[in-house]
Amino acid sequence: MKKEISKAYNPQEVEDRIYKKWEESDFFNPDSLELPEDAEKFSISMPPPNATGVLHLGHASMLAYQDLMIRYNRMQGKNTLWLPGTDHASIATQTKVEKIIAEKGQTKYDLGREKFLERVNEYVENSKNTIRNQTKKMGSSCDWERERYTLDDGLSRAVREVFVKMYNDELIYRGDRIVNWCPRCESTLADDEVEHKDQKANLYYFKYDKDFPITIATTRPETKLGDTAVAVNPKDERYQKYIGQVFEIDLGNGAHQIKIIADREVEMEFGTGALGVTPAHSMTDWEMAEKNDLEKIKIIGEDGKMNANAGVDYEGLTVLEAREKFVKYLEENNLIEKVEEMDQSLSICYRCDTPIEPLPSKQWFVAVDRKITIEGNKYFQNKSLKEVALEVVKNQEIKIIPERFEKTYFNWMENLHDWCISRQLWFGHRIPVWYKTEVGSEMEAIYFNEEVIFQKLNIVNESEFNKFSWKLNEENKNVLWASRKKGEIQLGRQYINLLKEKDFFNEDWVQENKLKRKNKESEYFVGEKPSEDFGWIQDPDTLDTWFSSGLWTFSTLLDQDHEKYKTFEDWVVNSTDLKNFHPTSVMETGYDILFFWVARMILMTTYTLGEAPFENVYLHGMVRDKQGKKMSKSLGNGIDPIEMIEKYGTDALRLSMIIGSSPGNDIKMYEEKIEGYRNFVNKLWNISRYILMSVDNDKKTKFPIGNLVSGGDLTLADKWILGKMKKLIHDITEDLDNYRFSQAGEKLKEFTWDKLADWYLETSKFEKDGDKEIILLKILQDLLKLSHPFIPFVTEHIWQEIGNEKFIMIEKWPEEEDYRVLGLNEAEEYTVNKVHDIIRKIRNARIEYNVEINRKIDAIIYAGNDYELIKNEGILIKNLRTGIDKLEIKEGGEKIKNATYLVVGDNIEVYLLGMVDKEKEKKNLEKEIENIEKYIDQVKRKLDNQQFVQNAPVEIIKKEREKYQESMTKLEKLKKKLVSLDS
RNA sequence: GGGCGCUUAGCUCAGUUGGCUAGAGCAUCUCGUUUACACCGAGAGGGUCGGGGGUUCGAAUCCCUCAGCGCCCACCA
Repeated sequence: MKKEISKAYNPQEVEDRIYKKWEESDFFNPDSLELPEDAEKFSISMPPPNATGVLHLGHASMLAYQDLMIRYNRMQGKNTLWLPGTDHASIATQTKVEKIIAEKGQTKYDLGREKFLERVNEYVENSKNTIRNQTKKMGSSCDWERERYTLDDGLSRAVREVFVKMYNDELIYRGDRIVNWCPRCESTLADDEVEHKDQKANLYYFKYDKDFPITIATTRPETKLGDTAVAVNPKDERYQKYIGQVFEIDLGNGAHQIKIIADREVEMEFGTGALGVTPAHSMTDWEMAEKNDLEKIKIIGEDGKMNANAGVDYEGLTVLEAREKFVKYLEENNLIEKVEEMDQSLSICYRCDTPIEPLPSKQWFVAVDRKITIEGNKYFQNKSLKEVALEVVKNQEIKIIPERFEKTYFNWMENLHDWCISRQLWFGHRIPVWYKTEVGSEMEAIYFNEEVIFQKLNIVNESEFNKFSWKLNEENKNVLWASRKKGEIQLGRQYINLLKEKDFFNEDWVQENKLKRKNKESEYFVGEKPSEDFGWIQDPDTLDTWFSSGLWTFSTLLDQDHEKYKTFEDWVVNSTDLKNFHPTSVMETGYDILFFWVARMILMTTYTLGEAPFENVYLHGMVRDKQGKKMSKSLGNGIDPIEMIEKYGTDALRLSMIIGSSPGNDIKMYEEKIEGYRNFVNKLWNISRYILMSVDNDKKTKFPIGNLVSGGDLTLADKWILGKMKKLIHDITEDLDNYRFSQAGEKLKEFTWDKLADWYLETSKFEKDGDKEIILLKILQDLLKLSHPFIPFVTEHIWQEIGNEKFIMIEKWPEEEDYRVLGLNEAEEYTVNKVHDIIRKIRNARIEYNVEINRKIDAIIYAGNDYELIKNEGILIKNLRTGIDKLEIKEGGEKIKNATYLVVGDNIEVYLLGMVDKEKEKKNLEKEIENIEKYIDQVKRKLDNQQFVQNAPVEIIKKEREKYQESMTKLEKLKKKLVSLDS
């Protein structure tokens, strides 16, 4: 029975249906695989795409790589888990939603924190859906039952637990330091979230006032309103005499003290060699101020506008307005010496490109240099986070592929400063810190006598007070707090303001009745919400998104039913997935987030669990367009993966990302490439189609290849393809084990197209002896298995067409062992190569002589000392598109006139009868002679070189000698023929 | 200012530890619908492996240097 199958493979009809079947089988979930207890583990945490919008080609390439690894290892019989998920990506997502509501003219403040977060969550749900569907489109065999999201309940608890743990270990602290501030996001940024953009800027040379002796140079004149020093190089003779002096200046905003300090960082060649020090608004200056104990005047506020410290003339102006105004002031007072244009790298926010304003602020930091000892943690024995993170890569506990990125990693890690983790964003993990009092801030507490308050509010007891406050709180989310203790009531500043608005209080009353008690400098509580109802307000800030993604490899594997575990330790110890799958086997991600993410996971995981988050890091490159430009919406050069899938199929898209790319190097993507792999997929489809159409259905069952051995009569071609298959299995396995995905893919393609289709299938059309059908089926099935991790859909589809009941997805990886005794021996190998050479030479000659394939010719071959080997292979030579009618193979004989003469190797002479063109033949012979003479000359020079003969390994010398002999014999033959042509 | 990478056929790229006359795909050209496939088959042309120097019997491969391109890091105000 033969089967009808469509001529061209149509992925659109197949892919979604197959994915659904896979999902229904539940085999993406390792628990369904029914593996032996001792099965080796293989796990990958999918880098969670940001919960903003859609997947792009970069995601597609990451999914292709990871699914390749996952499917390969699953077929190897490993306990294989690929855990998918999404990242809330606080700053990116919040920015996105802010933009959306801005279209309706709204800001987040219009909505309020709660409403705004509802809006964000709605958006995120949507994106998560899109991402999930697109990930499925790529054929990803990840376990959707274990899908996670960084804001899941369990993952959020992990975040709080780790925060508290780090706080208790004094690795997290609150510091008042200069930070990168994005005025648009109204939030801090970590150092590596700041990007730099080259631009032209004006460098202004001026003096603070007429009496000031030193001219300074700056690109940001407006910040000079907050200067407290001028720094010069200690070696600079021009300014030696001033060092240590203090000058009084007035910039029109009140008197300043300016101290002249010396610092080696100052370059004498730049500007005037004198630097105006603005401690509060420049990273460098901050450090100088710290060293020299200078006053730090904050003149720019969090809104990016000048504040009161800048003086009444400037207060409320934007930075740029202030600059203009201040420059005008300088001009009017004749203080400007000159203005130069210069190149400057401007710091901008990596999410919204807004220029960064460095300013001092009270924030939470992770101490990366503090050495600690943790009991039961093999890494942390008087070591810092940084030291451990360096160590695990240095001692190869974590391997980075390609290796050169280790250097980049070390360089970055060595220069890492304390990591600012608090963000003034609404969306994200709220910092698990509760404050009581905070002098001078919105949270400042004011103490009253309980009775006085009760009376004023017309309340009789505590319960009523609670109710009152609760109601007020309901109406005004997150702004109020009050606390009651031993007859005293503390009210937050905002609480009081509200009461004033409602006409319960006025300021005079507050002043009269407040208890004279000092607030503690800053009292706070770190951990889960304190049990007392009043008096504690949670830090309004959220955590850097990388804090939670730093926990990703393990927070996702923790038992999500976390409430049953009282302590974190309990939770960790009793989570089975964590035990089974962590450390993960490979972290596959783009090199662009090596620092953002990979480094952070290493920091956080070694600390929290005392183990590495992963064993290997595989870094892929960025996907670029044909010109090598980054794909982006604004350039309009982006390729939509979904569109490509619809046009060419997922398998083709996957191959186009994997073949031709190497780790750490960018990959150029364009449609023609995908088209090429679509053709390949179709080729495989047609190979299968041919085999299935020519083989009886009942033979399509499983069979042991051992039958072939006992059956015995394999032809040369059979042994040849079986031997190639054996090598293919070996090579692909080795390549995949060593992350050489591109190479493996290329070999697969080469075998399929060049070996199987072009030679063996063609042979099978006329050579019917041997167990052709069984061989074809065996080869096909193993080829499908080897190809499955690369092109899962088409292989699964064909697999089902063959009539296999199990999914190919969970089939066992092919065994080299199956082909153990089936290859060619040396003589046979030699023979096949010779036969192929003869065939190629004849094909070549036919085309050269313009003899179309339909015109049959006759041929006589003098095989010389290869006669015994090739005498029976005439059938191949005749039928493999050589267009030969009668063929004779002899050991040797008379020269034949009126025939086209070819020499194959050094010994085989071929006469083609019925196609003669003396001129052409002469030309060809001459050209061939010229080539071979050149070659002989090269080889001879090598062999004449005494140094070579003395030093080179024997095999190499032997090879060279053989080459020489062969070429000489061949040359002789060709020359003889040429002479006879002339005669 | 540091660090890294790239430069091989017209284009996109392979080329493991130095050792077959440096490979593949696309494009170009020639020929071709003999029981899968025109998303195809058979062939051809095309490269001083960025330049220079060195190590070596031998270099696309290792070292130095120069040039071009790209990326990352850095507080040049």
